[in-house]
Amino acid sequence: MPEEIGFFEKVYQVAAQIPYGRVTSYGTIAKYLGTPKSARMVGWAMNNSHNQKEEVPAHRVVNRKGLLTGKHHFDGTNLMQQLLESEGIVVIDNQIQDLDNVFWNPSIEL
DNA sequence: ATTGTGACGTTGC
DNA sequence: TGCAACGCCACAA
Repeated sequence: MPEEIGFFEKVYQVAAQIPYGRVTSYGTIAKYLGTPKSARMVGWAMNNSHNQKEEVPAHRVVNRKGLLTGKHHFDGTNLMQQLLESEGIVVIDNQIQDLDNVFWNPSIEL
């Protein structure tokens, strides 16, 4: 019997494929899944990502502006920023610098 | 079925 | 990418 892959699981699959040192946006993932307007759902999926056994690199997913909007959901306040900086991404004031340089587009690179 | 919601996006100013 | 408002879709109760 085929596993029923829902929207949420699709998000996890894509997020898990984000390369090291790269980031993407919710809307980009949503668009890749075929629902460009359900960007919010992507974020909500991330909220449930902790339900997934496999850890989803949610810290690599940011909003369109490269702002770490979801850092509030992490354990610490600057944990998300630290994780991104650990991957070589420059983050200042919860905002990713050189966003175009580290941005990952699944429609192109995947 | 209806309602609420949300880690967004786009448009307008 | 300053700020305000609307829309939008999928999922949970």
